[in-house]
Amino acid sequence: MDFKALADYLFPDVKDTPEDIEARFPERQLPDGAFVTRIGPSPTGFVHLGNLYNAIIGERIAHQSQGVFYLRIEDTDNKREVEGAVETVINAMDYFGVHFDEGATADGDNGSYGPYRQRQRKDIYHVFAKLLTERGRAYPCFMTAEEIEAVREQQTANKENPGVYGKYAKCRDLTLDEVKANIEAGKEWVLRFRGQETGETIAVEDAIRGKLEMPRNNMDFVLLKSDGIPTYHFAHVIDDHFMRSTHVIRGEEWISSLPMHVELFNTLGWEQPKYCHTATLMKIDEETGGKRKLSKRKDPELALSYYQQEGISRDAIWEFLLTLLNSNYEEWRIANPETDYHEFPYTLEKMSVSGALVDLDKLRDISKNVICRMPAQQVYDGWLEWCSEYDKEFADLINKYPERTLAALNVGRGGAKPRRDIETWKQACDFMSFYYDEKFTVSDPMPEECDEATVKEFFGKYLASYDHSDDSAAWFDKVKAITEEMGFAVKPKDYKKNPDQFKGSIVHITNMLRIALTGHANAPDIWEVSHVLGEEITRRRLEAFA
RNA sequence: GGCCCGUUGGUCAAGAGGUUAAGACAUCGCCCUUUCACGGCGGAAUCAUGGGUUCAAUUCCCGUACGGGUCACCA
Repeated sequence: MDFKALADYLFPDVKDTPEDIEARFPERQLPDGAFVTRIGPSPTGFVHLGNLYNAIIGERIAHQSQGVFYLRIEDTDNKREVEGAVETVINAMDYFGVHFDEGATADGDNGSYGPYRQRQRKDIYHVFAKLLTERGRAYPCFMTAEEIEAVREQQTANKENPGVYGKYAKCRDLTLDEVKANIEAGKEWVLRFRGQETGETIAVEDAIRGKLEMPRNNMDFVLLKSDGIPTYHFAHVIDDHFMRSTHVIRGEEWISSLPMHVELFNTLGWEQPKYCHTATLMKIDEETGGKRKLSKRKDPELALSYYQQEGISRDAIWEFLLTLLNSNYEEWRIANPETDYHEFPYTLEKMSVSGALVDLDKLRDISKNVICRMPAQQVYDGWLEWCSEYDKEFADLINKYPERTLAALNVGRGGAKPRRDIETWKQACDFMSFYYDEKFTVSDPMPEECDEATVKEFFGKYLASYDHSDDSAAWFDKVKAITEEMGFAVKPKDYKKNPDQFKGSIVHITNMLRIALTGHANAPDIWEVSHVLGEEITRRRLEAFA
């Protein structure tokens, strides 16, 4: 077989030589030890947590080492492509604060190692498809899906490994004339790699998992699909070589195709990047109680858009992912409460290899801590930004009462022990609703110690003595006086000791006030709230009970 | 089924051949407190399993179980 003639026949349009391509994408000039990483999402319109998880790793190790982090769109599957999906990816990454140094942008490319969309790199792939064909390491295959299926059935029946390899690769040894005849007859073909059955094993040093050992590839896997577009395997090897990636960060589902990638790097004579295979994100299945992979269909929390809709701030999701990624992150955060998380020294060695469970409770807790550390203005901005997108009605309220909102956000903020009332932007709309008459409702019942007559009596007395200009201490003295007058215990302990001697305690009195004023049993300090609301609203709300 | 990866409390997890097996979330109790929070203190709770190696194994080795991945012209 004249492989050169075959290659020329199959790839008549290829003009560039491998050397031309090498020259086009020179080694990057970067400081020693700089990492070049990337994410390579496929544009399906669905961006999931795992994409962010891997993106954060790549972003961190690249930027910590003065390296490069880029975005490559892996659009080799035209069947799955969704309109506008590239923008979806870019927007989601941007929302969560992941910034690329180069790569695909909404309307083109940024950087000199492109194109960054695989479909646009066809000519590059074909140079190496031709090269492999010339060397006899790749050949055209005309097997139909039905033929391959039949082979698989036979193999399964014989308890052999399924696949196209060895004697099952029936197009391996076609003559040039046979190939020509098939193509002229209009038969579709793919380009397959010619695998070798050697019985050897390969070993790869994974930067996260350590040594991975597995059998050497013996499969005649597909390099180019019938439309001339490469499969992931071929594209990965070419792209990460020419985009000069130093580290390939991807999910552990790729471990089993490692032998193919190693084989390609070796036959092309290229140095392998370091592989970093990350653990799959898991969750507890509510029905079975078992641990399982997050699923696109059943688990809304897999989609990044879920976190956007829930109003999880970008800092919270970062801190959450960072705690999953590097177990020492939490300790670092406790030791450095004010430091930006970008300062955290991230390491691949600290990565967990087993599948982490996505714990939404933990996320909420982290989110609370993140928000309670922010100055009021930052909370205001973040919340308003979210509302503008997801709760327009609330955004209008914030814009209508900017000063009151800011004052409200300041209640209990700052100091060594700030309040942690706000979990997410969405939850903030709930929690803060009582500051706006438009949203105010009384949802919690009055304490059971206070019957209707008591409630009426209390609010009557309270309003009679109410002076909005009282300071906090003067205000509370009046509350105490009324409490005593009504036969309630001023000290909760007294009531606890002798419940028979009192109608209740000051706890119940202040609860009444809080509920009348805010509608909830759980709300910040009464005096502060009433001063944010102002005298008119305060009186009006209390009068409703007098 | 073949190949591969994994398994420390409910969850995230640190950890080393000999430890009272860290810490965080959740949970429970107590304390502080005018309320709501915050905070403080404390409790309960973990090395999947069998066999080796060893004076000693949760830690090293082998098997088993369980979970996960993969075996496409999908990535």
